[in-house]
Amino acid sequence: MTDGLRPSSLRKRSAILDAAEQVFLRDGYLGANMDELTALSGVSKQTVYAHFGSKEGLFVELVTSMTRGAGDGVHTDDLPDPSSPEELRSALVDYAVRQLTAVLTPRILRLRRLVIGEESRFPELARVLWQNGPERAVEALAGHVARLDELGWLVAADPRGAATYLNWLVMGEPVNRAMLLGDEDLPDAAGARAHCAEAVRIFLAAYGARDQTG
Amino acid sequence: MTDGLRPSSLRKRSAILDAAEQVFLRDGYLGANMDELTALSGVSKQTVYAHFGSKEGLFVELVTSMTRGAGDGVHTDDLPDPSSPEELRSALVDYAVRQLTAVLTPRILRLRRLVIGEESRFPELARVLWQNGPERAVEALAGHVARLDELGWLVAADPRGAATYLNWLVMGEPVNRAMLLGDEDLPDAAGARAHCAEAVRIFLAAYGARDQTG
DNA sequence: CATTTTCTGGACTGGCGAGTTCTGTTTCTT
DNA sequence: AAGAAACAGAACTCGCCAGTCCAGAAAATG
Repeated sequence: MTDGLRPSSLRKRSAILDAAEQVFLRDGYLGANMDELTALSGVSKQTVYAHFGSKEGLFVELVTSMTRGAGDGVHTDDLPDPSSPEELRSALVDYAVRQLTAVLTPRILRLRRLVIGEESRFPELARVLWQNGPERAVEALAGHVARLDELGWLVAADPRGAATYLNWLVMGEPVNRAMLLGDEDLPDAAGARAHCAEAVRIFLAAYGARDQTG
Repeated sequence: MTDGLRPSSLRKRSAILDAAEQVFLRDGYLGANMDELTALSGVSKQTVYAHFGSKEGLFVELVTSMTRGAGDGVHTDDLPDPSSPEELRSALVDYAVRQLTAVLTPRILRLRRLVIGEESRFPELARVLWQNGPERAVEALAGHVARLDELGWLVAADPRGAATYLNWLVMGEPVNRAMLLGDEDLPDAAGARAHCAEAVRIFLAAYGARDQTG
């Protein structure tokens, strides 16, 4: 999709996407002004329309690329096999903290608000965000849960279900709070870790193997 | 705020709010068309502006009244004192099902999407929704948790924290899924109950009194 | 009944903004 | 260097829409 183009075109293309990110995330889809966006990109209006066709086309392209980009890198996150209950616990906490920290970013939170607000106008974009976000995260975590179940560290007949509950134990409160209270009072590192530690404690109380959790 | 007015005025006022609900929930704040809204309310445009001053005024009034209305009635929900672990469990499941069912309503979900999408334009509205929604629900639940702790059914040094985790165990997946996947594939009654049952099982594994949960 | 207030219906204003067009100018390609 | 493609810049079109205005009807009030 980005091959076979002149390098200057590619540079312009990404300048446009940068400007689009700023404007759309700030003002929403309908609120965004193409003239301002154009000025901000340092490129002419004609060029914007030559590249993306329309406001809608640019919006779709921006959101899908941000969505894809945000998922990559985070979900290759690994979880080392533990050799003690304490190692299991702290590995899960580390994992949870990484996931939570990745999501609790102003950029990502604003993207999420934007897509939720436009769910009825752009249902496919919302679906893509769901799949590349929560679903992908749960899938990756389910893989780890299944492995830990086989190794005898966890008792989880339904690894996907267990992963889902752990995911929302961790994400539920902070993400939904941020959706409504803004990006200003996000938890600091210590707060996030304490939250994840308690989430993992709850998860292990329900799914930890009895003979190891004491 | 609604006193001292002629009864016909009150009727018109609520006709306007009804139309506003339809239009704003469908098209969003910027997408809503005041002419269509007016036609739908069966009232003249001047009357709309006489009552609410502006599009923004009408929007704020609508959202605050919907938010307040949705909270009332649900959060007076009681939770009977149990006389056995099984009673405790099933009382919590019933409670969770009621809460979840109340939130998983197209009307309420659309309101939530709308307010999240407008968080940067109307931060106060988002704050009010947070307070009348999750915060109020957690507060009410925390009261029950504290009582159950005193009665020896639960071990929860921090009832509010425990209530928060239970709340998002129940709400996390379904609500956030609905935010992004729309109102079409909401869980049926059986699915919601099964989900709540597992959420409560997890909660009790972590916070249930040892000598009673076996 | 007379008066005052509220309402209707529809025309009107003014501004905004997506997308187009046009005339050059730059920048790759060969 | 010559031709082709992409680009700048700025004016321009055209539809949409929040909010106003006005003449007359309807309803409440005393």
